[in-house]
Amino acid sequence: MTKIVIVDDHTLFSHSLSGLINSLGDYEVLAMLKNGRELVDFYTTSKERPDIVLLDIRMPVMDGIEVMGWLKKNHPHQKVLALTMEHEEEIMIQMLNSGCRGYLLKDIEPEEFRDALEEVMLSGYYLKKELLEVLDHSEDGKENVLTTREIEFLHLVCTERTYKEIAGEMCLSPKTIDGYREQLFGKLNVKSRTGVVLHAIKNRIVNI
Amino acid sequence: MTKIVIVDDHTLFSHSLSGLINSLGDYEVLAMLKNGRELVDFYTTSKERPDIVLLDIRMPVMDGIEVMGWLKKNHPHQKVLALTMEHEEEIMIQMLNSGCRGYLLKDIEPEEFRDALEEVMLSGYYLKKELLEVLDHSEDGKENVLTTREIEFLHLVCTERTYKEIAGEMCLSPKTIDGYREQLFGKLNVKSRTGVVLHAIKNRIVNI
DNA sequence: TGCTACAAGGGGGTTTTTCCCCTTTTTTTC
DNA sequence: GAAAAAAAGGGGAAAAACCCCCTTGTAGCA
Repeated sequence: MTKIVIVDDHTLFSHSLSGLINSLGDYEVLAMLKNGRELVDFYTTSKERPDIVLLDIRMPVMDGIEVMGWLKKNHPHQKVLALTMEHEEEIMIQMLNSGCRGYLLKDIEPEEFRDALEEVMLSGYYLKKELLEVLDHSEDGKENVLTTREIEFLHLVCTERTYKEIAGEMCLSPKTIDGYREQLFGKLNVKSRTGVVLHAIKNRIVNI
Repeated sequence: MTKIVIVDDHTLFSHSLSGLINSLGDYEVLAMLKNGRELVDFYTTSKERPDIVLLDIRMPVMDGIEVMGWLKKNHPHQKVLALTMEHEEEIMIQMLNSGCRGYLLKDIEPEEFRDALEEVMLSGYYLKKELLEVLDHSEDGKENVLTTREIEFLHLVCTERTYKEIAGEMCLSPKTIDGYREQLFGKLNVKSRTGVVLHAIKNRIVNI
């Protein structure tokens, strides 16, 4: 019997999914938890250990990224499948790099879901080729790490300030700011200030 | 036997929920559809009529708001329960105004879900008092409630599209779009497109 | 029957953003 | 100590965004 723990703040979803999992046979749901904090509590209070953790990424309190960080330190061999609404490359890469064994979108068919569970138990991983491509891709673009000054600039970009105002705030000339802007567009692979804002929020570089 | 149709693009969720509903007894799921378009198709091709439609709001192709508009015209007595991820006042008000019978968050407990189904069948409505308060509240602050079209526009503003491209997408002239922009700036009390994006995300009018 | 709201479109501007290509100065690294 | 890279600044132009004030038609409702 493969033991599963579901971590998702959408109770109706986790209860429903739990029903589906139990009906598959061979699988049983040990617990349904609402956030990362509860998962940490589960590890400390319960002696039971799940074979697979199904982990939502966007959660209040302690989100998927934070959970993976904690697991990497404390239970590095725990098999985890990320379960998420949308395809978000950067976050996916972060999750996989911190030991997540696969990445499922909530719009998959139940058959594929079952395959994923089986695959993870057998081979330890469930990564479709599209994901692997993305992962490769992330290797060469690894240089795109933002500098301190760029992150400072990025935060100001995510406000209603104009670039001229940002220049004043950072004590630089507007032309220098224009250079930062171009640099940032390239690194984040966006085409407009709106794109920068979306990227920054999506990837939690800035919090609003 | 109460007949239910689920409209949600997250297949894994609708299949799971379907299992839960069928296990309640007294309820059966007629169909699971991925978007509003499929619901319209269902009405035209099938002779069966659901007692309740469980309707996700955020969907590709034809979203909950559009579906409610269509239903109001074509099947005004159809009982609909909106089913959504997050608490979004503006959208909630719109949905209720176009005849939606209740509003459920996906993080409710299965018990509450069942209550909602029963309540809708009995009294025709399922509105918790928090919702009614919000609805009252919407009366005085009515000045800056966004229209359907504005919300549609807002979603496109929160992308890398230029206004010209948005105009194309909405089949309007760039000048009309400029009007929407001004209108929106006023309602949201912001001074730039960046401000709009931040407001929209902060208030969960758009999710990224 | 008139009032109001909304959708759609427009004129004619200013300011900001974006783009490409370039120089100088400092800091790092080999 | 030289080469490379990063930080800072810039010119000039095109595109996009922003602003204010205005018209028309249409649907809803009071």
